Parts: sequence; C-alpha cells; structure tokens
Amino acid sequence: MLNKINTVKDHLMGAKEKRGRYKEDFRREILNSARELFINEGYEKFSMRGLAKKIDYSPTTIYLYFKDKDDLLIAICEEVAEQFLANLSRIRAHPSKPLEALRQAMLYFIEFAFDNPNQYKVFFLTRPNVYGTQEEFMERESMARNSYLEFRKIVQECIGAGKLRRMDIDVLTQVLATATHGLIAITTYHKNFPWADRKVLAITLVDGLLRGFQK
Amino acid sequence: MLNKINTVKDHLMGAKEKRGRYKEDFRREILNSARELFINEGYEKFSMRGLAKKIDYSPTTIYLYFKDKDDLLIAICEEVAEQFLANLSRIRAHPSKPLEALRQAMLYFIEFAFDNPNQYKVFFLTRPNVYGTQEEFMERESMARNSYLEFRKIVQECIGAGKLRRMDIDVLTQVLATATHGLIAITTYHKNFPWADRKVLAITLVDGLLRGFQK
DNA sequence: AAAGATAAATTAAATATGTTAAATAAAATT
DNA sequence: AATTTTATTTAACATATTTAATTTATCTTT
Repeated sequence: MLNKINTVKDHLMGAKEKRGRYKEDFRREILNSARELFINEGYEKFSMRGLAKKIDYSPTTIYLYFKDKDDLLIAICEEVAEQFLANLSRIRAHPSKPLEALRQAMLYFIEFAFDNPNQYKVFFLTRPNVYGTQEEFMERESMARNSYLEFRKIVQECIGAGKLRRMDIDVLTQVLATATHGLIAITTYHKNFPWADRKVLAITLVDGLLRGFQK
Repeated sequence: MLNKINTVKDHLMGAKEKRGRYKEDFRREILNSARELFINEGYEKFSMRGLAKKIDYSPTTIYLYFKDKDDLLIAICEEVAEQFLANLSRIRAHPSKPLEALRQAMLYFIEFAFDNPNQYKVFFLTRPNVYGTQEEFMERESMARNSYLEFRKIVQECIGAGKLRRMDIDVLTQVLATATHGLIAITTYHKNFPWADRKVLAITLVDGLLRGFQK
C-alpha cells in the first residue's frame, strides 16, 4: 500500500505543479514497489495484477503512469543501470593501473549480477526490442547505453596504455562484455546444472580473457 | 494436420503393441509440428493453442502425450541437443590437432546457435528447473548432459596433449562454454544493440580465450 | 456380431495474464 | 454552487495454461 506523501509545501505551490509533483512521486512509488516485487518474487512471477494488489490500486491505475508492461520494465532497467553505472565510474576513477581497473570492472560486473539476479534478469533477459530499434538505442540517452560507453572507456585506456593488443575497440569491448555476461546468465538462469564454484569461474574467466588479449 | 501413419504391419501385431506404437508415433508427430512452429514463428509466439490448431486437434489432446508445456519443451531441447551432439562428436573424431578441434568445436557451437536461434532459445533461455534439480541432472541420461561431457572430452584432450594449461577440467570447460554462450545469448536476444559483426566477434572471442589458457 | 471395457479426444470450465473502453469518484476552476 | 478537468475503478476483451467431466472411438470377450 502506498502512502500519499506530498505534504511539505503544498500550500506554496500552484495546483498545476502540485499535480505534476504528485504524479511524479506516484510513478516513483509504483516503481519502488515493482522493483521490490521483482527482488522478492523473481522475474517470472512478476505481473501487473500482482503489482496492483501490492500497491492496493486497481491494475488499470498503473497504466496511467506507465504505457504498458514494457515501459515499466524499461524504467526498472534504467534504475538498475544507473546504480551499476555509478559503481563502474568509481572504478574507472583509479587510472594508475588501467589493466587492474578493467579486471576490477569485469569482476564487479559479475558480482553485481550475482548479488542482484532479478535485476539482472530484467536488464538482460527480457524479450528483445524493449529498448527500441537498433538505430534508436545509441542515440537515445539511456543508462544502459552509458554503462556500455563507460566500460568501453576502461578498455580504451588499456589499449592506449599499451597493456592490451591494439584492435577494434568495439569488438574488444563487446567480446569482453558478452563473455562475462555468458557466465552470469547461464549460472543464474540454469541453476540445475552442477556448476563449479561461481567465484572461481569468474576469476578464471576474467584472468584468462585478459591474458588472451594482452600484448 | 497430422496423418495417422501406422499401416505397414498393423495386422501382425497385438493390439496392445499397436496402441503403444500409435502413441509413440503420435507423440513424435506432435513434437515435429512443435519444432516446426518454433523455427517458423519463434520462441515467444509459441503456444499450446497454436500448436493444437496446427495439428488440428484440441489443445487438451496434447496433454495426453505431454505432461505440460515444460515437458514438451524439454523434449524439443533433447532433440536439439541430440543434433548438436552428433556434430560435436564428428569434430572430436580428428584427434591429430586437439587445439584445432577445440577451436572448431567452439566456433561450431556459435555457428549452430546463429543458424538455429529458436532452438537455442528453447535450450538455454527457457525458465529454470526445467531439467530438474541439481543432483538429478548429471545422473539422468540426457542429450544435454552428454553434449557437455563430449565438449569436456575435447578440452581434456587439449590439456592431456600439453596444449592448454593444466587446471581443473570442469572449471576450464565451463569457462569456455559459458563465455561462448554469452556471445550467442546476448546477440540473438538483444538485437537492438549495435553489435559488431557477429563472425568477427566469434573468432576474436575464441582465439582470445584459447590464447589466454594456452601454456 | 453384440455387449462391455478400455483408451482417446473433445467440450466446458477454472484460473491467470495484459490491456482497453466506459463509468464513476474526486478535485480544481470558474 | 456549477462546471470542467483529473484520477480511479469496474467491466470486459483477448489470450494463455491447464483440469474435470463427457463423449467418441477402439479393442476384447462372449
């Protein structure tokens, strides 16, 4: 159940702004509940009707704040990406040893996913076209895109410092990212398989990859 | 629409066997239609109702041959794995250059997935626990498990021949497999992202990985 | 060949999903 | 206080998986 929260300076504002603020806050509250539901119940059990019950409004109300389920999913993705991006930037702020920064970034990527499996599922394993067409993606300002670019910068610095082989920056970035994604995706999605210890797998993968692309 | 096909030696068999054979054949026919529907319409559009319409039976009839949708999905997975395994074994039949065999196996893995995106989706991106619990998986005879073991053998031979670093065989196998999976999964699932050429990515990944784990 | 038993298939229905259109309640404006 | 605008809900549609009850077909036995 949501609490209506606009109280502080209601009397100071015009009604129009009050409306807008209310609408924004409500949207945020729905988003918070949705995220919580995701974390607790998991990706596959999440439903609009379930969310409606949780926030104690009718399902249709959600559609006044989000175009459809995809729209809500994207919003959650963006939140996750924002959080992820913040930590990634912090890692890049240590430019003394670029290769070590890259190593840490990849390991953090894995750790983040292991710690937030449901967010990761929303982000990477929702059905395609959620973020629009190919052309749109890189043009539209989004945390998802920015995360990629941030990771790309880290790789760039390694090449620039002569620590990694000089090659197409996007190819290398994508190879490193997708390989890392693979470990995360399959171990969190296919829990039935008798995997080796995930941390061992993570370190082995990252060190192997970096060794493979080192000069 | 299915054709009832038991004709050849119906009169030679007892009725009980005839029934059994009919049931088996019918199950197989449903499976074939289901696979076809998958390939043509894609994973997300597949439904029991659609399948029922295609085979010109009521939806409930399918439930007489498959416990539920998961059961049918597993059956398709096994078919895919069987096909995959057959080709993998053929690659391993060239033991002269084990590292080249491994390289080819990985590239084949990727190629197979790119050529059969929908089968791949069923196999790797259906929801979890489809194959039972952790313990069951390796005990139960399944094509999925056998494929893993076959790939493991190839890796084993590379280590045995001194071509790869001596390390835990399962860790190495899983790292190579999951990294490869990552490239496949994310490029077939997130088509919206402006990926580099997939073949370039594939070769870069495989060569980089092998270089990273070479002695 | 007819009657009874077994198997196969269907119809009907229960439950759950996302979503839209029409109706109602609440709030703001005049 | 009346009217217009905004917020919310109720009812309904379309589709999904799946179970129970019922009908149809097939086999077995006399």
